[in-house]
Amino acid sequence: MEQNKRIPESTISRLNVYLRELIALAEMKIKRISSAELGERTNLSDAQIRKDLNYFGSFGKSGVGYDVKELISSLKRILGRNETWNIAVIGAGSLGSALMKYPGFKKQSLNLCAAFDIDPKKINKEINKIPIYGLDKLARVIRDKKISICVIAVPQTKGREIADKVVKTGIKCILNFTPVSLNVPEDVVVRNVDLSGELEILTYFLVR
Amino acid sequence: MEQNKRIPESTISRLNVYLRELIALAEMKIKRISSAELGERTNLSDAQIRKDLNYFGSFGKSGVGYDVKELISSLKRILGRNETWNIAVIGAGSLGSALMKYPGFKKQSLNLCAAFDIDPKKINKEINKIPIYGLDKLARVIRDKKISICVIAVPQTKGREIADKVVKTGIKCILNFTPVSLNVPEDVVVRNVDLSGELEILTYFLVR
DNA sequence: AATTGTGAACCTCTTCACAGCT
DNA sequence: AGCTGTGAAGAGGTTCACAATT
Repeated sequence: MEQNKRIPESTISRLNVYLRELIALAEMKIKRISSAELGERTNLSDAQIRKDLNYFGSFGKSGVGYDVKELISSLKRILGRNETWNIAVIGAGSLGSALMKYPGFKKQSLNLCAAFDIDPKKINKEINKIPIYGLDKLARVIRDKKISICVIAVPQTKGREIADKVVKTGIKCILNFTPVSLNVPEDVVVRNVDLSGELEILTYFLVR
Repeated sequence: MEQNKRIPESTISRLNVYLRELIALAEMKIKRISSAELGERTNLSDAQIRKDLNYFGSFGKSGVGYDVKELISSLKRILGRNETWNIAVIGAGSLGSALMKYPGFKKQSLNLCAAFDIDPKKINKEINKIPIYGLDKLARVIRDKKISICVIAVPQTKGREIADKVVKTGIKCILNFTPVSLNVPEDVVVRNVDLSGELEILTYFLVR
């Protein structure tokens, strides 16, 4: 294996895709799978799958393939999916409250359990049973509720300011829904989702 | 310029970032900008910006920089942002209805104007003034309303089936919110947004 | 016989660095 | 003097192809 090499972030997102597919296979009582079959199901190449897994070790058997249950448990370990992580959303506007209702954000290992806003009309209310706190309570709630991921869903203009506040609390993982690029220290991981950007890009292809 | 070369999709999303920033600069009455300054504001390198623009032509003046208004109008033309494109959302569940309320999806050149669902309780209702149609009306509404982009926000299990239906209507641009990879003909452009995937990936960094 | 693990080749995108333009 | 446009170098990720393994 090549654990010492730098692992591409795209490998990590694919590992997540593999895990999802393997769980579906396990539910269908399928016990073994080859990289070629898994590739077929995920629209990825067999070599890609083997390379990705190989960053973390050898999980398959030559001539046989991968044991579905074993690979699920390895991937869960690699991806940190054996524990439950608490998540907070900053901004309870249209996007923030949608995320609070989104079932994809309530999973075994993901627990969206707090929201923050500056609007007094929203503070101390709940959305989908998730309490909304004033932004001034950020540091305290993050500490008390042991939150490890913050989702930033505030208006574009407040993005950087909020990111600074979040970083100051010691949070190391941010999912940023504002279209601005955040400046964070090296040890903080940011993933960006630019929803209107994704739509806007499509218009490029429409004029071609 | 190098228009003949294949243009990376990442270049297109950056052009969109430049456009956004330039519009902000124009609002601040700034007339000229260099690639270095624009790079500072967008967290990108000056060389990257010049390379990206160079795929489409020469827009700057040596020793001077770029004229903000001129570059805005060039980028709008390149990105197809001079016309208004009609958009439909398929799936009016928690995610779909959030997108209907999301202000980022109502812009000068983007007009989200129809939604589809199979639930009779939702059909013929409206969300944020956007009418919800039965899925059986898909082809007709897409034709009548001149829709050119479809946003797929249905449950994972229905993703591929819906994508096939959408492709059959002649749509060439899809924004896919399901976590499954869609199989579409070569001339159809798909962009994928895997919301829970983005969160799930972050847990990887938490155990490191 | 089938399928993995993996070095090497390949391809794509980014950064460098500087000639040339204003 | 300053900044662009761009060929060349570099970095990073993917695919190829095959020896090794069960």
